[in-house]
Amino acid sequence: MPNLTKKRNAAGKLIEYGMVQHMADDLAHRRHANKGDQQSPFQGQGKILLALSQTDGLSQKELANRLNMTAQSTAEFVNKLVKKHLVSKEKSTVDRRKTIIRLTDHGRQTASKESAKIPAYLDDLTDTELDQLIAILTKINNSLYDEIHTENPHWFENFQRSVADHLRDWFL
Amino acid sequence: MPNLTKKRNAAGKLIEYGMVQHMADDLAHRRHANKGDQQSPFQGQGKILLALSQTDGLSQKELANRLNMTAQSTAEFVNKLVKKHLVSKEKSTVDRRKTIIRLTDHGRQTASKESAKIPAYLDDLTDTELDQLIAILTKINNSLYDEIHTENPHWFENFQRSVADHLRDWFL
DNA sequence: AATTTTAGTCAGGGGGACCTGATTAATCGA
DNA sequence: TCGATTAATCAGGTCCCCCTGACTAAAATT
Repeated sequence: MPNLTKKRNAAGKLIEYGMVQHMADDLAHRRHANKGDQQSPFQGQGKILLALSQTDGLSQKELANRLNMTAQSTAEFVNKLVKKHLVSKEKSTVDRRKTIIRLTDHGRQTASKESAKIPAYLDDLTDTELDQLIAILTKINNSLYDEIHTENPHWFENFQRSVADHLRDWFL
Repeated sequence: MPNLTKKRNAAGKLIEYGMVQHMADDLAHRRHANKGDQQSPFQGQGKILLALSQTDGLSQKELANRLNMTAQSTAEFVNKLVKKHLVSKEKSTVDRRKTIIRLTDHGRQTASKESAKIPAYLDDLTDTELDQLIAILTKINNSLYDEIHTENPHWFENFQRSVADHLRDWFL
């Protein structure tokens, strides 16, 4: 059991990180008042983009399942993405009830740009620090995965399958 | 300039961290279907709570300034917090135009509970790792602060004054 | 062929973060 | 004193995430 003071300290830094991150985003967001993009890849439309960039051509139902959303929510986000020309809908020929969702080229670009960018602040770290950071985050992430897994195995599986693995493809 | 592969790797872990964090929150959120709380301390209502927990008894105008929001947005969030009994409004006696916002006991509790909790996953780290993590996050946060500072000094000052310092009070 | 299940859609709702514009009430300054 | 500034409010709007209920069209089942 590690030293309490250190833990408090680390917890504070972590919160501060979240805070200052959010602020930097906010700033970027207002700075060039972008066209509508720039939002969390972990919910809503972003989530769908992320899932599709691993497995393209899913049906809405499958998306809904993997992302633990209702079919209606999924439909809503998909439609918004269609309007932004990031994905396309087409009726399945094998089962005409199904609608297949595919990333457009633009969508694919957007999705990978989103996740593949390396924050500038990593340039300020030494190789040693990067190694340490990677090791630590791996531990932390695994703890969190465990937590999710014990509380809701179903979510965990879907999530792991459709998104987490994805990151490895990109970054490792 | 650090090794590119390491940077990519670290960036991936960081994204993964955000993702799995978000998911864990989501889970907690749905698990006991709480009364309305549980949202980001970095925007809207949470932001106000945070600011007040450092400096209680600010006027709406002051809040709006520090948090870089319009007076109207501030009023909206304050009113929502009042409905939740987390803050109280009272007319200033010295300047009857002003409304002084104060945390209620419940609000104070909520705010500190929010930030003072130490994530369980830190227990899985060794003392050495905690030290490393703290050092690394300090560097990262400072980089981000610099970024914000050069892009918008005004925001930076307000933010630093009303929130960032706060964390030190709690955690160090 | 008749029934049930499945994939999606429409309609509508709740809550959240923000914002602009117009208006009121107090206080300040010339 | 009287007009200007200041703190707040009301009204209304945009966009986001996400859900329930009701309904259609296309399978699958019996």
